[in-house]
Amino acid sequence: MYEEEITVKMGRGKIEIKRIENTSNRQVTFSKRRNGLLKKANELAILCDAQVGVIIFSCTGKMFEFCSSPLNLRYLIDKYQKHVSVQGEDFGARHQMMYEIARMKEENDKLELFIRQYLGKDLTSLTLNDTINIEKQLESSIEKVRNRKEELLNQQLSNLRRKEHILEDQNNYLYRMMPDEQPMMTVDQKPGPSAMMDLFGDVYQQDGASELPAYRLQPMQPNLQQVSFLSHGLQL
Amino acid sequence: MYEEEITVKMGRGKIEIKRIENTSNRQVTFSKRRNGLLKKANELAILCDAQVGVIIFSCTGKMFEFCSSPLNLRYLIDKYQKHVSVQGEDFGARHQMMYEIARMKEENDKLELFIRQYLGKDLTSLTLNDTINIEKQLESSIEKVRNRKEELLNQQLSNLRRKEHILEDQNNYLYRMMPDEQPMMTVDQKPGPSAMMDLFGDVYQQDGASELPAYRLQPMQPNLQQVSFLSHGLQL
DNA sequence: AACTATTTATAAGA
DNA sequence: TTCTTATAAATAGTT
Repeated sequence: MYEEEITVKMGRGKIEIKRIENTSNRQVTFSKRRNGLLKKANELAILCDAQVGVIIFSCTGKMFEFCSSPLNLRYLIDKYQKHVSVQGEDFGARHQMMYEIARMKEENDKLELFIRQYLGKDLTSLTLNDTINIEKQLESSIEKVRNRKEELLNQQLSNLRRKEHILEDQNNYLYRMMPDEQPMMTVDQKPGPSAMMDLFGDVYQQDGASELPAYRLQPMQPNLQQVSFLSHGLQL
Repeated sequence: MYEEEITVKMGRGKIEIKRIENTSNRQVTFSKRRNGLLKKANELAILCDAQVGVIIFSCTGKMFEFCSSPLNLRYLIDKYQKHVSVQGEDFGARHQMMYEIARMKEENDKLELFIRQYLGKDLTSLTLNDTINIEKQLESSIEKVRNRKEELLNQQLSNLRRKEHILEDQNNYLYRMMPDEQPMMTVDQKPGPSAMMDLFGDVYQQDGASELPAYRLQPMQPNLQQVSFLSHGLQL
């Protein structure tokens, strides 16, 4: 009996402070020591009249908390953040954010009003001088926009002209190369677009410009079709 | 000797868990137990692979903290707040704010770009169609602004005409009332402005209109001065 | 969850 | 504050 007891109850020795690998063992220890920690925290708070907060997340994601009564942890955290924020960096961040939002809202409203007035809405609150200034600004704007439009149009026009010349040269060359007895090439039999694209190079830069009129093996005829849709629809 | 030791080394018995009244005693205990708590927290974190944070404020206001490495307490608090916020009430508010700020910044940038383009700046990135649309919008805007300007001008013109008529009538009336032998009234002797204001009523609505030309007791002369500064400076 | 040998924490004293 | 040490409390390993 004595021998049994001595043999059975072996030492419950020290443990090294490092992660417990055995999962169930770890969980048991977690439960025990967690309770111990919270109890100690509570005792410290009561005995020494201190404010103590403890947050614990288990490795499985469960949360446990303690906070000395009558505070709640939220309050203690606020106090902590106030304490550690050197330059309003964290606690003040909230205020800063609110300020930032208010500032942007104001800025936004200003911009929107500006736009509305420059679009010709909300004019009733304006004085005569205001309307005159806006008119001047609009005149200047429209001039600049028209200049830019002209620029773009000229660019596209010159692109078209280059394209036209290249096509004409090509047509002439192909026409001359063709034996007289062969029939005309039809649209279905034209070479793939990639081969032709290489000839044009950077001509294909404007969005509408990729829509080429079907080319034909005909020598030297002014391309009336191109000229007409340039002067009408501005579809390029 | 034996007796002394026994007598001297009295029991280091239990203590009740309640506030320690003796101040120095309390401080010593605080120091000891605080270290104990932090040590326990650290052990729990390591042994059980948990995330542990501890915040302690002594009753004198000193702060102590512990957080299991490699986290910092700030992060753990964020995690805590995320965990306890039921309906984004605290942590979510922060995110919402950040989102709001980002959204407004974007909105602001858009508005600013819009304005710049409608003022004729930053046009290089625009396509031909863009410029055409902006031109149309500007034409429409300028028309509206011109209409409004016209409206204001007409309003001020008619106000001036009413004012002119009232002044003429008044002058005529006063002229007729005046005994022939009395000298002309000088500017210094004119009645106070409030009395005159009443006669004009709502004529005094435009900002520049409160600047009346000095009136004189002269019958029926077209007020050339007013007409000239209307057609020139638009100063009303 | 309960037990208990052992380790650890700590109250009181110096 | 720190050290010491008797004692209380926590807990590791076991049932």
